[in-house]
Amino acid sequence: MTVNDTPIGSRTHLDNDNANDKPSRPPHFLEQIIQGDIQSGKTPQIVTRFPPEPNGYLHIGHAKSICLNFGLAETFGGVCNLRFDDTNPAKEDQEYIDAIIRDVEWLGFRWQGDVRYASSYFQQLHDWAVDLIEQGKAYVCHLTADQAREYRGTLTEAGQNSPYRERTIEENLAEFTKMREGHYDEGTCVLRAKIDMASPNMNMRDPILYRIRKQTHHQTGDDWCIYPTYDFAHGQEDAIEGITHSICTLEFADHRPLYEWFVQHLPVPSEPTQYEFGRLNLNYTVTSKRKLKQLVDEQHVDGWDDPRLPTIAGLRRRGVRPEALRKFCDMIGVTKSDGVVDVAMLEHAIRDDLDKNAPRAMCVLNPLKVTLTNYPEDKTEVMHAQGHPNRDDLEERELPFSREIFIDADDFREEANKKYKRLVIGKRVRLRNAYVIEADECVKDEQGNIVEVKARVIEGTVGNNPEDGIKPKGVIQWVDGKQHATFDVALYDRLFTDESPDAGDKDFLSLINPSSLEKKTQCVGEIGLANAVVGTTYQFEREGYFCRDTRSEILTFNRTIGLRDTFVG
RNA sequence: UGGGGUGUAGCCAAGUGGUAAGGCAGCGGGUUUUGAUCCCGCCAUGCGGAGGUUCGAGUCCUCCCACCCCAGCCA
Repeated sequence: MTVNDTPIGSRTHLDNDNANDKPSRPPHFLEQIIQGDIQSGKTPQIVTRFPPEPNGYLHIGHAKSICLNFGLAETFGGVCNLRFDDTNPAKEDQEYIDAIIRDVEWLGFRWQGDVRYASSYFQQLHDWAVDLIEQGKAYVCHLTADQAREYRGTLTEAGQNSPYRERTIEENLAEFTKMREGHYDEGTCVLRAKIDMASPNMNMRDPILYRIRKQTHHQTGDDWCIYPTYDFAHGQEDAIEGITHSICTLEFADHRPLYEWFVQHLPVPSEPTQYEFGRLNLNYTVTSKRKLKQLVDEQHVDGWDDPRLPTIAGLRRRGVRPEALRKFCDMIGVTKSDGVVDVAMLEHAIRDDLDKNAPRAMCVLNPLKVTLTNYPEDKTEVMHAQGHPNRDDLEERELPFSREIFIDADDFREEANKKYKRLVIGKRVRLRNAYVIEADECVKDEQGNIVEVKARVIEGTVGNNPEDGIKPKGVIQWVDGKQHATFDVALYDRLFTDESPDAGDKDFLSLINPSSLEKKTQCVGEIGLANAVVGTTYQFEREGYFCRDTRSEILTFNRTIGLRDTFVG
């Protein structure tokens, strides 16, 4: 006979209504500020934005920022823009834009209107630069980069005014035009704001507004050869879009006076306010874009979506669901202190989500044949298994059962102490969703390896305990010997053995965990797994959570994370 | 040594002058056909330190200490 081999867990709606069990949490400082701004009437509707530079893939730290910005808009009835801060064509690429859009969508957020680009405001930004020149508040400086550094002073000493600082407005206008028209080579001059070379805040020492980059831009092509700096662009972009709360990370706090200076001195259409929060630091992982790029470029990992990477794409390929990431971001909070979050917290969020939502299946990683000597050779019956132990909305599975089955080699021992709850010769074990069996003997090869176990089923124990009252101590998973799926499995572990591979001057490459990936072949699983759905993460009972890999040519499952294991002994 | 920021348990984090929430981790115990989940209990006489104000201080004041960020024509 054949059994129903429709893929298990194929329903598209796996979710319970997670919104209902969202625990209430005290509002964090940004929520308190916004609440006040709404109540006072200052910002009846808030507008936030997520402003990535397309120079790499998004990682879990960005997820925190995304959840914050989109989340704030969501909870306060506002909107959030997705804007690429693409002011540096030398480092950016369309590939990153596409990947970032995909990741934000996957996380489940929707932005207001179209995707925005800082580059679409280049003309306005240029005109405002001219405005500043006309106000006598900006000048073209021909100091070289090295000279400029010397003139800038140090943290404890004031800088010196540039010799070009007192050029006339007319001269500056003419020079800036020459810059824009390409008469100057890269690095020969810049446009600077005229603020205060003695400011204790380095950012106010005549910051650069425009620099020359004779590069083709991924959005604007060759329209421009001068590009605005972050400082000159960001606040004005926010003002153009009517952003009310411009949220960034702590390291930008001392840019705030400059952010405000531009908003004050330029005829911008709105006055956004910048707020800073502490970026996410996770132990045992790196989140610096430079290091992630190096891991990818030097092929220490299998691309930006390698399941061991903390990139959104990597977490997705690993089998983590967006709900888990959002839960994690909610758990860690938003403050101005820069702590290091324990990965155990991320792992908890992942397990918590998957436990509630992953359809169950049985899989045997290290197959060991078990022959049920008292079971007829030509008989096959169908066992029934729940899709999920606490949910009846997930499809029930039908499991063929016959004389020969596979169990995991780790689940059998010739002899063992009382703590071992699996199969032992002379003892009984429950086959999950099937019979209780008792082992009689095992067969070994010339090397002494156990290659087969001979056991007996105890009659009448499907759904019941043995009539003789001798109950098995444990339950193990199994797979039918005839009808099953065969596949490879990739067991992932943390990429770094060191708690802080990202710290200062460490040679992070030398801290890579040599066993962060263990590949297994010839694993067997219940027949439905042959048609496993990409994008669904299953729980392989007693083993952990697994999802079908998106890249492998042969059927392969990636281990998202193991089950919590509190077994001691 | 200039400026900006932060210090509450092993980790994250509430607390907004009235006597230290919650989560993670850990440790006990219960349920269980997943050594999972779930449930129950334990886990800061203490809030970076020292003074001070107050009937009362994690919250206010003073001084001190530690850590993070800033001297890119990166963001």
